[in-house]
Amino acid sequence: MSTDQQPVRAKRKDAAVNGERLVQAARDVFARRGLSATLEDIARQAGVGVGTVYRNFASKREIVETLYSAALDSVLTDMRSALKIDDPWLAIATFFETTATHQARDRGLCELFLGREGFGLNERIADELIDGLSALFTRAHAAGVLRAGVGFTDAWPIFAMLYGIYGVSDEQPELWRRYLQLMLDGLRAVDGPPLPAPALDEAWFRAAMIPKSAAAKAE
Amino acid sequence: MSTDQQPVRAKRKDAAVNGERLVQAARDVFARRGLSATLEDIARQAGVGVGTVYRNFASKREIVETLYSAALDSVLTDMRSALKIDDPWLAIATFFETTATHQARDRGLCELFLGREGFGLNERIADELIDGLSALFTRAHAAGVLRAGVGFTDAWPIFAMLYGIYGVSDEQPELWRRYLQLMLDGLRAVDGPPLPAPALDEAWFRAAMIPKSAAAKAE
DNA sequence: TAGAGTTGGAATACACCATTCCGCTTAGCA
DNA sequence: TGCTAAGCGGAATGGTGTATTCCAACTCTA
Repeated sequence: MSTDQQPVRAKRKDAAVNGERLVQAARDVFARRGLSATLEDIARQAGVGVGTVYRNFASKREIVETLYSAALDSVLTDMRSALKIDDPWLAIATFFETTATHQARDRGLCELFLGREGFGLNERIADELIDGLSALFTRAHAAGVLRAGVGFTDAWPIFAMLYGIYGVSDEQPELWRRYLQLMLDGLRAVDGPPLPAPALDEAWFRAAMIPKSAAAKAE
Repeated sequence: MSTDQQPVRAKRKDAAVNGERLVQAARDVFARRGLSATLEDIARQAGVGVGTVYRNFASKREIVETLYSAALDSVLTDMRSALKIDDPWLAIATFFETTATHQARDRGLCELFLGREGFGLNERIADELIDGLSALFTRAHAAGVLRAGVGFTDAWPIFAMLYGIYGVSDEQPELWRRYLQLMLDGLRAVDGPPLPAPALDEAWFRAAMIPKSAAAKAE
């Protein structure tokens, strides 16, 4: 009701520094080890105790939500950039590559994107993503540069597959590019044989990215 | 010293039945939920108590090893069949398809194959598998039906990626075929652009499939 | 220097699981 | 039919892993 009217007193300087460190550490740790990383890992990396984590965040979930709200928007940024590319195929390829580049660097982001570990995208982001993907794929089909039967719902499985590759080898952090290329070449193979199983439908695609129930009302 | 000379007494009939059920239940549960399934899940599925599990097996590890020794040999069987196929490309495609078909039906098998959950292939199987894969890929390259730069070590990442797809949708258990096809088309694209990152090396490939240390001596 | 803000990390509270234990049940023999 | 050891269920045990709470001690800042 009145707590955020005027800060009663400024935050102590050392506390502010610790807060920064904590955010940075959480980013690092989640990026490296995924959302199942422990708060103790994060605290150790920040050089503070776990108690300090709770002085800055109410819960683990809050940390994740705070840290990744910007990152999730960056998925939309990638999408908007891709939509601006004139060449319909290049637009799709670019979207996959830039998005995968971000995900390869941040395992937590992948998990959020894939709806794992109890987290997921929110409806706003999922909707815009779906609209964008749909536009990209429709455009490419119209231009005749996409294999028959390929649809935007193929995006989720492709990212799910890449998730199994990121971090597989420390020596070759870019290994995923090899397999993304393989799959993109497959998507582009206009004269390839028909694909053996139908794509997922939109409802499934949407449900995969959003964690629990969220279809009806608010969060 | 003398316990297995002559069975002191035949196993009770009901106990034998429970043993069968247990094996069947363990197969089902590991296939469906993977090797991290609990012994309680298995006991429940078999309609017995956990105690009975331990009357039949010394430990969870023993269950897994017992159940999957045959399944692992079947990977080699698939390989030998593939090696008998004359068409070099068809041989490779067939190996991936039959092996993936088995893995799609059995999540435990996948995990064993990929060296997850603390289990893995033994050296004998890994060696024969590597020899076979190597032969398949060499042959296909000689025949000019394989994309430049593709090698047998690409097999592990491909199976790792498929692992992320199996079971994603109950309605479409064959969904993985779609993405395997995409990747196989990519492997066959002789005139495709060069792949962006080098393949893994053989040492890595081998290490990925075998659990702990096992390189030097015995098990 | 007082004392409120901040801290580290031990303690708490759960949840999850492999494995053990033990009193009860039952098959199978006499 | 009665006896008895094999077999049984499932509660108890022990260990691990981790989010969250708590508080005595510490340290900025006024």
